[in-house]
Amino acid sequence: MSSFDLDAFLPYRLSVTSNLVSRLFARRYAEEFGLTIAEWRVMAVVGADGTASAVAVRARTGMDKAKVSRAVAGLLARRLVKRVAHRGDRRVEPLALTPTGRATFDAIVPRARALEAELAAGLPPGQHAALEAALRFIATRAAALGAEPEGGPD
Amino acid sequence: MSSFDLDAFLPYRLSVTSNLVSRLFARRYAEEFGLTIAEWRVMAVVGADGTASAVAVRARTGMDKAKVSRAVAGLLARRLVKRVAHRGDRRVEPLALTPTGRATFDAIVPRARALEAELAAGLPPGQHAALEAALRFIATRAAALGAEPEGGPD
DNA sequence: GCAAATTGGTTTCAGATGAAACCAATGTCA
DNA sequence: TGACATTGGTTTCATCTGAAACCAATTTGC
Repeated sequence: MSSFDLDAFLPYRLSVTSNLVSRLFARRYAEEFGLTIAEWRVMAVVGADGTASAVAVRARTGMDKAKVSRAVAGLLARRLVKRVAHRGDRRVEPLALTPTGRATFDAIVPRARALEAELAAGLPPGQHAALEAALRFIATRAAALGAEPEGGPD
Repeated sequence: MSSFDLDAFLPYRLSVTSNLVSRLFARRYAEEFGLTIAEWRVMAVVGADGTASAVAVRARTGMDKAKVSRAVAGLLARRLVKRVAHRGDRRVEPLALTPTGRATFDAIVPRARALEAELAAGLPPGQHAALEAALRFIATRAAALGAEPEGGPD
């Protein structure tokens, strides 16, 4: 009867917490802005970088090709994002926020930050940063141990 | 151009890390034991508690009804788990590990622990515990803020 | 005692997902 | 230059997922 406490098992805790948080944000994004998480992530990268191709989005978010492609399609359809030509290489189709997209982005950012703050409210001071550092560490470690990001090597 | 650093955004970090880790473990469980994560979780609860109904599994893991049901079906088919009668209430069908199931469970536990240790290796001493505490805290907070667990209220 | 509500669990159905196939534009290197 | 490999991106297909419908056994309220 080798006992085992699932509750204290890191992968499990991670997954439960992540799912709960994802759900929470997914609902907010959907209700307030009509965006899926994937769409919001694309906007976040494009918004932050000013312009970004699907490859860039993929690199930064770890989302797989198909997912990015579908999210972009959704954003294009709602004109939150537009394609800009890439002189020189006609394969890449960089994206940029449209004015509407920029406005939406500017509206989301503070809401997202506020919800994040609510989540972390009550965490002892240094803990928030420590948590992020630990997560980053674990992620690096997991990648090193062979977990390929979504979509894999390609 | 309200800048926004997705990389330092908690929900995002959480999701990326969790996905990476899940993938890593999913592959291990699949390769070494032919189990999905959902199946392993059911076994973990049943193995830990000795006997557990689907409701118990659901309560402990946050998995939704359908997912539990499907995982259980898989385990039953491979005879890693069996149903035991619940005298008194014929709706509930508690589960228990079969001898094979127990053997498998006993084989997985140390492997899972070892992989977890590898993941956390290098984290400054107190950090592992701190990470789990922080995750637990955030999860509680997210639930309070309205994220229903998978499957929702029912 | 019995209709209505609840609970444990399975199944159905529509939508999401990832792997792999695919297409077009570039690079490579002989 | 011209095969061949690579790269950016979309689409297809089989699978997975969750919400809701469903079924059976219980419990509740009257």
